[in-house]
Amino acid sequence: MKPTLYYTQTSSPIGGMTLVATDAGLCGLYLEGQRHWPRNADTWVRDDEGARFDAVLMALARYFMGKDIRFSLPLDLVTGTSFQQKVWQALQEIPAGQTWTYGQLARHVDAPAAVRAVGAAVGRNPLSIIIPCHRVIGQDGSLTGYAGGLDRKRWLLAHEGAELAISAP
Amino acid sequence: MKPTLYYTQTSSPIGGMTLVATDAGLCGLYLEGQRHWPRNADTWVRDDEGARFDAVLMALARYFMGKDIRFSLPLDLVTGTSFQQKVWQALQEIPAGQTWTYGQLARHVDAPAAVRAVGAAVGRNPLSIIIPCHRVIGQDGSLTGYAGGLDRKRWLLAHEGAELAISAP
DNA sequence: ACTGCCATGTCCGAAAACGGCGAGCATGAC
DNA sequence: GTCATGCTCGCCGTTTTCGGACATGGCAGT
Repeated sequence: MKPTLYYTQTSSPIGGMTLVATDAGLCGLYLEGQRHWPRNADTWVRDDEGARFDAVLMALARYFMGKDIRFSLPLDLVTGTSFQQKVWQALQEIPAGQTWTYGQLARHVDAPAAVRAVGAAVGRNPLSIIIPCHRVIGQDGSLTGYAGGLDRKRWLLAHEGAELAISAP
Repeated sequence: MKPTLYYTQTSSPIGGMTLVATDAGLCGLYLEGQRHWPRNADTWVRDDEGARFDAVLMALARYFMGKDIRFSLPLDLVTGTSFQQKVWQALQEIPAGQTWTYGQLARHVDAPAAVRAVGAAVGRNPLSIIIPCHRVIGQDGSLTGYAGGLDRKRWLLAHEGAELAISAP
């Protein structure tokens, strides 16, 4: 049997979010109303009381206060193909305040031609904010897309102090 | 993670067979050369030494000696859709020495029209002999099919003393 | 500049194919 | 008549296949 998944909910400047974790670490952070919500969410077990999510909630609070923009938490990626995992790993190398293009990211995972595939993989990132998929933008500087909506992507980048060539669509 | 699957091999009057089990019970018995062999057989762990398969091997020996035609073993069906599981459950209600038709079986699982689907499910039975899928024959008495080959089906039915309207094709 | 085309991994839904059947019907030998 | 045989067709859960759609970017042609 698969490991049990626990979840809790919290709010933030960019709306409600749901946190999901195994006994080994965090495995999901989904924004309210975002795309690609997992199908098996109905099998998650609510856990608001335990200390399971304390560190994550603390880190998020600091992040939104602008005090600590870097995350250092035990993660447990339980989903994703090997390709997706590779992309998600690479995402975590992007420093706060910076942005990469989808092309850069593709080259970084040794699949320079698989730009679109990379885009799709980025979109399936299960750990919004913590795995900073919002730091990937188009070659021409446009934000192109975000599972949680472009407004949130813009908010997050601005919050991290990134300079955006194009700030409004 | 899924439970580990252990296996061992043995021989019998109808040829070699492979036994598969979890820690909870037997989950597979495949005849040499039969159809629908599982794809993930390469992940099984060989276990010839432990006592894991003792009861099964004993029961099979008695079965082939004609001493005890009924099985009472801990099973652990780890595969199959709900429909297939229902069919496999129903199969175990057929007494030795008797036969049902596919139509009877279909009615017994409350799907009187799903005769072909029942046939397909019977064919996917992971526990040959122990779940007596060989006791299901066509409406007209013909043997129709068997994953292990019709010869074996005929042999098993004869061994159990079933009267066959049509004994040879 | 603007347009169109193509590459790439994955997911998702739709559609089709595929069976360990069985009933109904036509046919033909007695 | 009666019965065996052989076709056709509908049945339905599962598996397989297929076609798009994607959070893009480089290159070729106009």
